[in-house]
Amino acid sequence: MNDETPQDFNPQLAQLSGFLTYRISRLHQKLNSQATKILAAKVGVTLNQWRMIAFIGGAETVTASELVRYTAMDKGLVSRNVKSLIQDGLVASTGDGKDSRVHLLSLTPKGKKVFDLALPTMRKRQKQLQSNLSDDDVKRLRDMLDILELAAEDIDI
Amino acid sequence: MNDETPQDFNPQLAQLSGFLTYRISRLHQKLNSQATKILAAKVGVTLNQWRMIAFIGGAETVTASELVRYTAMDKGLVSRNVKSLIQDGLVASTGDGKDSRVHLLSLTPKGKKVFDLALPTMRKRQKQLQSNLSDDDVKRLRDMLDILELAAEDIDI
DNA sequence: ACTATTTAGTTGTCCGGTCAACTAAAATCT
DNA sequence: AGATTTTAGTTGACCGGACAACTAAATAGT
Repeated sequence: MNDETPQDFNPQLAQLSGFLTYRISRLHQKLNSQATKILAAKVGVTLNQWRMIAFIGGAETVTASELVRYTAMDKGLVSRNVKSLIQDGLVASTGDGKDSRVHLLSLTPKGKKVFDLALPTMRKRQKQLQSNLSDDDVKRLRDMLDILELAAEDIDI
Repeated sequence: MNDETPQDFNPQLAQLSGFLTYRISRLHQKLNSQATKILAAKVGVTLNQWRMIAFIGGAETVTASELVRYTAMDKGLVSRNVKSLIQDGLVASTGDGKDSRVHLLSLTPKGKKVFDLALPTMRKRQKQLQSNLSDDDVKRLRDMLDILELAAEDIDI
């Protein structure tokens, strides 16, 4: 794993690395790496698998396109992951009566077990992550992330 | 590009997607995608190339391992990107007298041009991103990102 | 001085992410 | 009803990132 933000920064470098985008990028990497390790050790699924299991398990039945919207993952990526989750016996797919394009996805008992095992672990992790932030901090952070997300959407430079 | 966070969330889904990590992940993706587009349109370099040019240009000479530390990119990725930057004539590499393993990297005049072209653009972007946040917000955000980054480093769940 | 360890950088491999093309079904338009 | 457009999902191709193995040079240990 990579080093910390070095303390011996020269001001020029510091200036550039101070960009919020750098920090967010670094944080994202570290969070992903951490989540991947936790999930591999405790549950035996990948991060993407967990993301999808989490949403399916949280809503009984879900379609692939809903997963795309909710997880912000790529269409193709979702499609392939659904396939592997079905092959692993974690997810079941049944045709929707009305629209023969869509498949309703749900957790199998095995998938539910994974969900029930992973959820408390991941909740605990979220709590630990937030343990050095006050509730007000977290609230404000959410707001700011939303604001940044909006700002990241329009390109007019 | 993916849709917005849907407004018609059911509470279960909302609960899960409320995890900070989801938001940070989504934000990161959007920021990356935005930066990639801006850089392609205005400067003609990739995001990774820009990251490296930014650090080299901000410090006169830099070694590859410094780039690894500062950008938090993978060793191998840095190595390959340095190679391509040299091939494109943007970066020059000279051997360090003392340590024959290290190469001192600096911008060529052509690389400096790219730097001088991209820097104001990227600064402007950062300003725009922050335009809906107060200075105090930004300060607090930085602090919180640092706190989260630290928390993301230890795994003990 | 001689071995062992650390550090700098390169390369190979594999997997995930992104983009685009494509099929098929549904919804819309007239 | 028939043509057009939109939506759901799959597949292929390509590139970037992650990780490990490797070379070579420098440093530390004895």
